[in-house]
Amino acid sequence: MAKRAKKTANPRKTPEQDRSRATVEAIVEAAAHILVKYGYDAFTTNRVAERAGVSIGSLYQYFPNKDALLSELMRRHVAQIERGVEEMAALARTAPLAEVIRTGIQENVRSHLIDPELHRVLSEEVPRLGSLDWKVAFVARMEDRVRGMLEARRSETAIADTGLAAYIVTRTVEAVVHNAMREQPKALASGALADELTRMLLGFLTGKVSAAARRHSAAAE
Amino acid sequence: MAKRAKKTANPRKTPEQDRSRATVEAIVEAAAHILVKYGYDAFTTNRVAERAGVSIGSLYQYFPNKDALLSELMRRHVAQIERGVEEMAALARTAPLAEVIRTGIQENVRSHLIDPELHRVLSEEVPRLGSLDWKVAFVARMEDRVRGMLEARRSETAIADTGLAAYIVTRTVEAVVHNAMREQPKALASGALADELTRMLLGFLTGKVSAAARRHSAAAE
DNA sequence: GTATAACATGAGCAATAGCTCAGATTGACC
DNA sequence: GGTCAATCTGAGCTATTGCTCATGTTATAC
Repeated sequence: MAKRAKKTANPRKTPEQDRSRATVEAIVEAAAHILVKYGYDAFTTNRVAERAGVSIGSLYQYFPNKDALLSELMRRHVAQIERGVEEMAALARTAPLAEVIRTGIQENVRSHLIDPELHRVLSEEVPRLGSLDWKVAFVARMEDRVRGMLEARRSETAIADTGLAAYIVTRTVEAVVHNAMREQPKALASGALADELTRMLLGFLTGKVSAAARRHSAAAE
Repeated sequence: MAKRAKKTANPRKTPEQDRSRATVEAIVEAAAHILVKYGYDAFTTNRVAERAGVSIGSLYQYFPNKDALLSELMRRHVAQIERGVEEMAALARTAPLAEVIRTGIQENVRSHLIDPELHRVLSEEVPRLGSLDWKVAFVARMEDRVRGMLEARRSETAIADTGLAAYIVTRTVEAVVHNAMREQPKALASGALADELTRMLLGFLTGKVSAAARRHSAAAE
């Protein structure tokens, strides 16, 4: 490994002609391809450039260092995820709590399905860039939203510490769904996992047990 | 980075004299120290040897490669964790469900307190060794125990799919506690987080809302 | 005291990775 | 068709790291 350049590098040239824009696209696509198919160990700038059909020099004309390329990948991935979140936020104001929870979980599932393997590599294999990696920041924003919702719905819920409850709910959804992608693909696909999760969280937040969430399981006794 | 040796390496010499046993200890301690204090990037065999006050050649006399040294660190850490789990398993057969859940959570907290920083580095920074890393294996064993308990307590619970419920419960506890170590140290230390988690899981498993878990919160309305 | 095995040493090899730079090529505009 | 900037090229520099091996030192057995 050569010396790692300073973390916050000066931005490089911005592409102006179509030719160079195509180069940048090729590099980003190649980067994703290498990460997904061969993992972070194989993710070297030389290899990315080769796969992109571009010289290593070109890569460094648009990305000041390796981390900048990774950041761009993350930025694009997060942008795709965020798109769907806004719609959900609107729903959250009117719909019944059970539905809000259900939708939140489905939204989380959807975000894992955009590019599952890239998502996994970015959050598990890639070393943390700085102290705030992209996922931490994203989950923190979700936590804020959830807390706001809980506060707006105080009458429906049985929660004293909304901050703590929001924390537990967001980490739970994220962790269970994220791991289930690999470990419980069937329960995820069938909706059984989302059903159970919804039931758990609804009970937690309302202090009541509801049958509303049982959209799926025909099992029960 | 030099070529990475084959993954499963032939075992090296086992120390026979006190002198060499001390060498091995010094190496392992130095390894943990470097990992905890400077992170995985600084974890090079040369640096570990230097910190241990031992030549690089000695290190390779007892550890066939870098991964073997990491494995030994993990092995020791897991051994410390496992010790407390057995006691809990005994309790799980007789105690009320609420208490079993509470104890399980506390046990998980304890496992994160043995060497918090080492725990974090081993599970977040260190690249996965093989497809089964130590923590996945550990959590999988916990999942088995929980499922067994749920099946033995069918009368107390309202769970159709014990496998799915055990899955959700174990990932939830592990993820929430693990993240809370950094993100919610106060709520963890006060017990408030454990209270809320217990309430959530108990409600989930029994289908009833219990006040039993409210050992801590004097807040509630 | 000597032979043998256990143990320790550290210079340096081989591989590899991030990144630079001097120069070639291409395109836009007149 | 000439000019200048944008773009592209890739050999190779610099640095680092995992690990070996020839050689030296210490303990044990007799």
